[in-house]
This record gives sequence, structure tokens and C-alpha cells, in this order.
Amino acid sequence: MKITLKDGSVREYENALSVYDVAMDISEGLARAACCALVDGQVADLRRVLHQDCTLAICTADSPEGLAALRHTASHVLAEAVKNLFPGVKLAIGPSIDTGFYYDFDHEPFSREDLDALEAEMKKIIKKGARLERFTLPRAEAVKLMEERQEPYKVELIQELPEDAEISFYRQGDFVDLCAGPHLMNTKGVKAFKLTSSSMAYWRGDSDKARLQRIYGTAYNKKEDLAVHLERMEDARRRDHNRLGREMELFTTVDVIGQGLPLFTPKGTKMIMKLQRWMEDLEDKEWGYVRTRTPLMAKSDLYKISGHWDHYKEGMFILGDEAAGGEVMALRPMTCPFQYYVYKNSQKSYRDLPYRMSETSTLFRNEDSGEMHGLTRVRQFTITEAHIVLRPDQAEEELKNCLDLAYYVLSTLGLQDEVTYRLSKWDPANKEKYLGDEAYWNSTQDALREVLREKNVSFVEAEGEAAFYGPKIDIQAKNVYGKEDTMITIQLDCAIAENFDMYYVDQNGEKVRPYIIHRTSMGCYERTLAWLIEKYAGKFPTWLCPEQVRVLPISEKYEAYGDKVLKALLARDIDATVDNRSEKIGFKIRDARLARVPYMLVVGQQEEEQGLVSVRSRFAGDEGPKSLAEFLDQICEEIRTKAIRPEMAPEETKQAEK
RNA sequence: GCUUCCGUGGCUCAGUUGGUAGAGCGAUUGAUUCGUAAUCAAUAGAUCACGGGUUCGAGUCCCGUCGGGAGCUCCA
Repeated sequence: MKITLKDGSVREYENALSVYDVAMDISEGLARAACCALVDGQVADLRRVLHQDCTLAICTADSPEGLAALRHTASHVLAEAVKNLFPGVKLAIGPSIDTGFYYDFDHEPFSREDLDALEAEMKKIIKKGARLERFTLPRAEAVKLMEERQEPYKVELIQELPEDAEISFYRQGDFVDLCAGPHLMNTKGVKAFKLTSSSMAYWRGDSDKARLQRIYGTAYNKKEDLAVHLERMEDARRRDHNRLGREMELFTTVDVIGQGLPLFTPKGTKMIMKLQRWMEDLEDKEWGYVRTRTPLMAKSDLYKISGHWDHYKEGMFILGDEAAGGEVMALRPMTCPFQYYVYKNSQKSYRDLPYRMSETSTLFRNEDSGEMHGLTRVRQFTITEAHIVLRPDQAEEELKNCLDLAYYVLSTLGLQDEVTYRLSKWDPANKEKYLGDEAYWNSTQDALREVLREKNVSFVEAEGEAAFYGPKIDIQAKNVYGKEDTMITIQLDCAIAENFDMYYVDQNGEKVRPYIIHRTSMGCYERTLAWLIEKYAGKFPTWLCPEQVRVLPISEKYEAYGDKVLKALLARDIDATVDNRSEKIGFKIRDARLARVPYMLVVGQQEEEQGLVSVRSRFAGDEGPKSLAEFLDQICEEIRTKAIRPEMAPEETKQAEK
């Protein structure tokens, strides 16, 4: 094939390997372009994504593929450095990830000093520079090579590849690694990197297999990009809800109460109440839900019917001693079976469906002790969740309603662009974990996929992420560190109605099994609060703030007027306080700003005489004097519409914070 | 549950090779009554997470438990 080089000249190449060579030739002209490309015998567009049918791709250095190649190469350099400094080490795997790379080694734990030494060694390797050369071997020879080099993990990986596969390797100097590529042309290309941390990881992610040590690093094309990334990580640390939420006195934890059991202080409680009232009103008044109130525990019999006893027992808190012959109860890990019995309380006609039952319920899940984290992973949480019982012909429309409601909630919170949608499917290789057969799963998964497509939602599909009774549409959010959690879930369940003998009566008077949608339209309140803290760095939209206005009298003389203003605010359902401490106004303002209160009303002689308030906001700084009535109308409107006012430019804030 | 690092007043942290706990912020009290990001002073507050061990002596060294961070596994 022919390639037109950047200078306009044309060169011809015969096969993949020579394309690889030419990519090296032209890489200088493509900044530090990575890899090479061959798609159906044609060289791909230079910025083209790496497709499955494309074994090699040419791309620019800053494209996602270029960065992946860079980071992948950095992981090889790391592996070489580890080999140099810790000769006995065995190599496992070392891929590139979102913000960098990691490599797993079979070795003693690495200390920070080890990482620093490894960084220095990597710099040496990079400075020396070595061309990365790709070569392939038939499987048997590949195994032999890795056996000779005493790399049992690599041997295991190769043995799982097809027998007739040509196994590809990359060599840099004396270092050889099994690798599909792609890579940079030369280790010299790794210019801006940092080893960030080390931790334990299991071989193949299996806790029964060998314990390996994983070293994480990050790498960019330019030092500036790396600096920006590290600064962003620093910012993430400042926003971390587990730190900021405690600092702002939204929640706390107490050793003797236990792990994963946060206590909400008055401010955090107020925020959750605001979210909950909004959520319940929205569902009931605009989306046709009815509310239920069901027990927090039940006899084990209930969970045996639902399947949880078989599929989820180790995740439940069990009360009572089965062995002693006593009654065995369990705290509920979900609301589903309770609401089914609410449905069954009266016979339903096809006209009654969809029957939408919602409940703000507290759930208990016995998470492993290492799993708990701040407010995002807890053992007791509260969620407004619903079960919609419906006719099969209503499934599509109702699923769309659920998606619409979820989108409305997300966009009101200003979070609609922060999420990704995931179609969570079963794992056909693990059938015993699920209810129902292949046909059931295929049809329900197709139904959800169709709804997502019709709603024009872009989504990824994930095997093995389904509930045991049905597939899910999961709306995923990332925390400040990039770790993903499920916020909202919409599940289609056509199986469980059978277990509970639920039915409705159709036009012909026949009993028919309904479908059930399990859904939330906001994550549990704990997790949602955590997400809001991190998204807004504690500077919440006014309607959500636990303290919306703080009245700041200039001195004791204006306390009476301050109280009058406070009363007027409270009368309009605004969460307001007054700061009557004998401090200077500058101090009170500083204090209120650090508490991230959106509005401060400074009142003194001038304001008292003319019935004014001097407004200072998080959004516009000093807004000057306004009449109290005008301010009240303005903030009430802002709260009513749940407006998200833009904050002051970061530079200004920073300036002010100095 | 696993690996690793960590645990010192309410918070953030000092505390040398083991010698008997310190700062800033916050709190309280008093003075001050002030116009847009820190008024001054005084006071209180710590069996150094808990339990055991080594030692003449442990915040410091060792073991265990509990709790926290990071990661892994799990996640209806």
C-alpha cells in the first residue's frame, strides 16, 4: 500500500511489519505518533480509532490511542526498571488505564522509597532510549521463551490463547514482554510520568489466586499536562466528600457505632430532607406514584420466596439463631418483596396498571469490612425506590417514563452531563447466579436496549452486572478520583411475579402475570449527597443549601433589625440564621464564606433606616443594597426554580481566599 | 475478607537515637460595638484509638483488637 508522508512524498510498503517500520519513519512528523496501522490492507486515517480489525494504528500523540500507547510503553519501562532493581520479580500484566498505567508484579510490597528509586531507574532507561521492536512467535515457541525467562504468569496467559495464534512480543533492549501493543517507537518518548502509588492486587482479580503488588503511574506527552493532571488530583482531594463533608459538618462517623454507619448532623440532615421531599412530591404529583410504608425486617420465609435467601444471604443482616430453633428474621436489603404484598392486598384489573408503588426506605446490606467508604458505600442507607407493576404491553412506555424522570432529576441537580449509561446484562457463563433461561434474558435485554436506542441515549453494555432476576439500565457516576458507582438503576423483571403469585385480571377475566420494573430516580440519599459535595465542592445550588442566608449585623446595635430580617426570611421558608457574635463584619463575612453560605445580608445603620439589606453572594460578590422585599422575591424565585447560579470565576474566589 | 499505609485535644498537624506531651485553628469567658475575607486577652480541653508485651522508663519498639486511607475481591 502507499502512504503519503507529511512532506508530500509517497512511499510504498508490503506488509504489516513494514508498515510498522514506516510508522517509525514518519513518527517524527506526527509529533511522537505511536504505532502503525493496517485496516483491511489499507492504512487507516492518521487519527483513526483502533478498531478490532485493525492490528496496528497510527495516531497523533495526544489522541486517546496515542496516550494509551505512551502509557503502555511507560508500563514496560516500569517493568524493566523493576527487573533491574528487583531481579527475582515475576511479571504479571501491565496495561494502560484512563489516567495512566499500572503493572502487577509478584514481589514483596513496594514502599514509597522503592517507587522513588524505580522512578529514577525509569528515567535512566528512558534517557538511554531503546527502540521498541515487535516480533511474533508461534504459541509453542512463545511459551518456551517465557519459560526460559522464568515468567510463569506470562506462560499462563499465552497458554490461554488459541493454539494457532501468532503471539506478539515487544522488545526494548534486553527487556522482552508479551504484549499485543501498540507502543511508542522508542522508550525516549516517555517524557512526563510519575509513579503514584502501589497496592495489592490478585492475579486475574481472583482472591483465591496469587497476591501481586500493583504499581500505579500516570504519564502524559508534556510535562505541563502531567502538572495539570497532578493539580487536578490535588483539587480532587480537596473536594473529596469524605473530607469536605465532615469539614462542613454534614456528617460524621463514630468508632463505637460502626463502619459504614454514618451519622448525619443537622446540616446534612436538612439537605437530605430537601432532596427527599422534592423527590416524593415529584413522583406523587407528576408521575402517578403511590406511597407505601413497609417493615424494615421480615422472617426468612419472605426472602426464600424472593430468592434472596439463596442468592444474597451473605449480604444480609440475619437476626435470631436458626440453630437454636428460634425465629429467624433479616433486616431488609431491598424493598421489592414488601411492596409485592402491598400490590397483592387487593385484586388488580388491567385498568389499574401500571401500579407505581414508591417508598423512601432504609435498607441494610452487610458489606465486607474493606468495602465501606464515606457516604458512597455504607451498610445502612435510605433510598426512594419504586416497583411498578405493569402489563407487558406497557413495558416500553413505562421504561421510557423512568428514563425521562431520571433525566429530569439529574438535570435539576446539574448532574446530567456527569453520568454514563450502562446496559447491565447477565453472564451466560454463570447461569446459576441468575433466575430464568437464555430466552428470558435475551428478550428482556433486547427490550432495554431498544428503549435506550429509541431514547437516543449512548450506552455501554456490560456482562455480569445484572440483578439475579433481570437486566438493568444503570446510570453511572464517577467520584472525584474517577471511581465509578451506580447512581440510578432501572430494572426490568419478568420473572419474580411468578414466585409471589402476582397477577392482574385482563379484559377476558383471565389471570395474567404482570411485569415489574424496579427503579430509582435518584441514588440513595447518602451517595447522592456525596456526589453533590464533590460536584459542587460544597457550593451547592441555593435551594439545597442547609443554610441559605446568613444575616450579619454590623454591631450589637442592629441586632433588633437583624432579627426582623431573619423573621421575614423564615416566614418565606428560607433557611436563614443570624450571626450576633461580637465580631467585626469582616470576620463574619469570612466565616460565612468558608461555610459556603450563598447569601449574606449585611445590616447596619443605613439598612435599618431605609428597610434595606446589603447583599453579598457567592455568585456575584458584593451586590450592594436592595430592599428586603426585593431580595425575598429574588431568592424565593431562585429556590422555587431550583436555579443553579454560576459561581464567581475561580480566580476571583482564589484572590479573595488569600 | 485480602494487601499496604496510618491512628497524638473538636479539627489540621509537631514530637529527635525510648526519658514522662506542643502549636495553629476551633471552643469557652472577658474586653471591644466595629461597614464587606481573621480585634485583643485569658481559660478550658489529651488515661497519645484500645488491650497486652519488652524496658528502670513506651506517644516512640513488638504482638493483638478496633477504626481510617489507598487498592483488590464483591456489589441484588
